Amino acid sequence: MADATPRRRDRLRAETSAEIKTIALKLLSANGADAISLRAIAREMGMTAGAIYSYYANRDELITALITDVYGALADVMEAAYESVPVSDPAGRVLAVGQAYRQWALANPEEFRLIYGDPVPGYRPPDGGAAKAEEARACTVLLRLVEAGWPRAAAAHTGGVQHEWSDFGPSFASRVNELFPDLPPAAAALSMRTWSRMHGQVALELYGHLRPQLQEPGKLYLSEMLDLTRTLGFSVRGLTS
Amino acid sequence: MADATPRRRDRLRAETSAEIKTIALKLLSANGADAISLRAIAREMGMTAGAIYSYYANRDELITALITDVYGALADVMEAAYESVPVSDPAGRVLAVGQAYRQWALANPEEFRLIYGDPVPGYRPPDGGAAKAEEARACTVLLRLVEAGWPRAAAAHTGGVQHEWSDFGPSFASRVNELFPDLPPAAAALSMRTWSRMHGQVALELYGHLRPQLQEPGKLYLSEMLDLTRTLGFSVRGLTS
DNA sequence: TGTACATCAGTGAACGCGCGTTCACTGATGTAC
DNA sequence: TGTACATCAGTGAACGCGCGTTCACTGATGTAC
Repeated sequence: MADATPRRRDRLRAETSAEIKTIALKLLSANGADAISLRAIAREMGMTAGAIYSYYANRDELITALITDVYGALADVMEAAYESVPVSDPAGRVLAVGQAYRQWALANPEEFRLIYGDPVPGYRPPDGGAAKAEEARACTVLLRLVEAGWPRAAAAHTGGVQHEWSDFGPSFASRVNELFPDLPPAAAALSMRTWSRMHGQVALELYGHLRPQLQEPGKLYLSEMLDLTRTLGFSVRGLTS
Repeated sequence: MADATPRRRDRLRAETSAEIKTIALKLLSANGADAISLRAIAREMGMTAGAIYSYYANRDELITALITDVYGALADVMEAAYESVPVSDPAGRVLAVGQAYRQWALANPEEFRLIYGDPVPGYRPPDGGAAKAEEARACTVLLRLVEAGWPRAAAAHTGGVQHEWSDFGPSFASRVNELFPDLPPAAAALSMRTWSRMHGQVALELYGHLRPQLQEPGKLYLSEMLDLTRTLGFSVRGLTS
């Protein structure tokens, strides 16, 4: 165990590094993205602002870590929702993923804003984003939803617009081809439209554009998701309550 | 003309007041909402920051004026798009309004963010919002789109969810009843879903979540709008190019 | 038309604020013999 | 087990920044007689 002891300091280091992120997320939830300042985090931790530079080179690096974590949390939630419904009920999977997207956003509004709203003032994201990998996981869930109903969905919805692989970014196109060799470009497009339909209503609700006029956004969202399910080629049996 | 001369100072005053807003919007477009600071505006105008207090009581009052203007500009664009297509082509009207929404957002990204993105840091909107009236105009355009195809749209899309007038805010419900006495609550709900479908994809595109993966967001948007047109009860003839 | 007064847009200096970042330092923790 | 040295997390003071807002003032524009 000659190397067990030297790791104590490393462990403390990792814990503090994690605590910085935790506190940053707490400040984010409580007071919005502007509240994520090195000074505020240090204050909350009973430290000096300068001490944080032992863990993150600067503010942007910390924010990058936060964004990556948040993308990961959302992807986890979507994957879990997908898995929670049996293969035999593909329409139920669509509804489950849709509800998961909204529920996560409502439960974590500031996290949602962090990744889908205005960028943090002054923040410059790095070139090689680890967040991209997390985003890809969420994207894959959507592609699975489309895949399950594909031959049927295609028939009803190709009206007019022809999608080609060249409409997509090369790396995205090749990933789809690898994971879903049978899906044509139109299916990839449909997966993005699926995302945008979930996103549109959630974004409007979260930013307060539905509320005064609409008392029950959840009801509206459900009817949108039911319609989406039809678009994806499934006949909806009934409500999941 | 005893009262013509005294108005000169009033006119200059109104002009300066308007120039402040113009410069603020220019700074907004150029550098984002954070760039809207009284000091920056004054700098740009060759004035002192304190001078602005002759025109606006404080920063929040100026921002409120900007937001109202921006809502108004978007409503203008949507109304114009609606009017530009003859009554005989209701599906074309849907597409025109949809395209107008996206084109305006792409041409004025910071304005879009101002009203649909994160609130300006520290800004507290006033209680009686003049912006509400502008927002209502945009909303009315959407209701007109729904109205045109209503009896047909209703048949295909009531699957499961029952909408009641009590699901809506009282002032919204009564306004809809007044302007569109024949429309049921389900139609009001559909108008909001129409908005959210336009909004979802535009928001994702504008915040950079489609771009690397998708080369041609306009194509995806068009296919979404064509599908939306079907949802609204119209059979799509062909592409408007 | 000319003079005395009132209005009020704009000045410039000052206030206190919180921020990111740097840097010489202290002192506890861990290492080598 | 005990001592001498190295590491390195955290301190605290300082830097320069831009911000919103206040305030006593100046000086041009407009008004009343």
